[in-house]
Amino acid sequence: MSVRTPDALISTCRENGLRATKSLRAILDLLCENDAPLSIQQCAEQSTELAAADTVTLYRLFERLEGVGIVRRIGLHERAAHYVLADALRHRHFVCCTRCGKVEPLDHHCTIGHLEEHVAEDSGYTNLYHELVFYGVCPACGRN
Amino acid sequence: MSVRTPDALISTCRENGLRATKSLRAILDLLCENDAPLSIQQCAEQSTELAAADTVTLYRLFERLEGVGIVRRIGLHERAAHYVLADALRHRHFVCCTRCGKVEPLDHHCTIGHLEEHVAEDSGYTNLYHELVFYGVCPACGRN
DNA sequence: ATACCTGCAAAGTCTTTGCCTTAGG
DNA sequence: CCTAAGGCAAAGACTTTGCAGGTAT
Repeated sequence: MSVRTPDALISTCRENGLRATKSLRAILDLLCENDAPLSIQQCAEQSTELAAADTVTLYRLFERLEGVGIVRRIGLHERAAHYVLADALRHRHFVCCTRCGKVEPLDHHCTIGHLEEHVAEDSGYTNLYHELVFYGVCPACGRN
Repeated sequence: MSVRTPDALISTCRENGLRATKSLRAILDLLCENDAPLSIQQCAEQSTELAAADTVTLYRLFERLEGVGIVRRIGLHERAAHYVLADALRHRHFVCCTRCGKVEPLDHHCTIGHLEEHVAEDSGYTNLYHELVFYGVCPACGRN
């Protein structure tokens, strides 16, 4: 669907009144490189730029990005919220290890899309999107 | 699959060393009556018995029930965790309103089950189960 | 210059842990 | 009786809010 380069996303942000700060760029770069959802803490671990920023700032940035529709907050079982590019979520599903918490993207094709129409009809809900996550024990944890 | 009456579940609990306390019965009764996932707070609101119990007790009860495999904790977008009968989750999916947070069960047939085999092969994960949630704006919220 | 953004401090919500008492089997 | 479960207090993790000063446009 839409473009997913950091630059294109920055443009969208600016069109929506957000300012192109260093932290914003850093977050978008990180999200574009990562297929799997990231928590705020993981973001800080994976980017010096973001590690230097106040946690509160990261929360607020994701809040804005979610408002603009660029990222989606997803509810994995861990305590902390995780964020993914909204775009990625549309085409992709994840496996999450119930022991170590690792989250990996699956590359099978999304066959749920067409279900959304039925769900919309049956439930009367609008603006639907879905979230499909598989939970299990990853190979590494299974060996122990 | 398995039986889902409170009594049957109590038996499973006892086989696993749990004691049949009032709170345990109350939780199982509540879960059996409810198709949708419930948070700890909702449990307390919907049962005088559970409202009287300490919140910590409810956390611990759900922890045990999860350990025994009777309930599953699911990560909706709200801050608080929600719990459903593991059995219900296997056959059922939900719609969740992004505005008011309402969660409703869908009655379409689960077509994901067979995907689990593929996922298992591709990813090497074992003991797979899945969680499919649709998010959107419910009819009531849509009118405002 | 103006509006948005950041950092810092503090409060809020959800969850977990420890210890002692109570009660189920 | 023995051991799991409950209650109470306190700590911990994650998130939100308010305000003053800094920065992008």
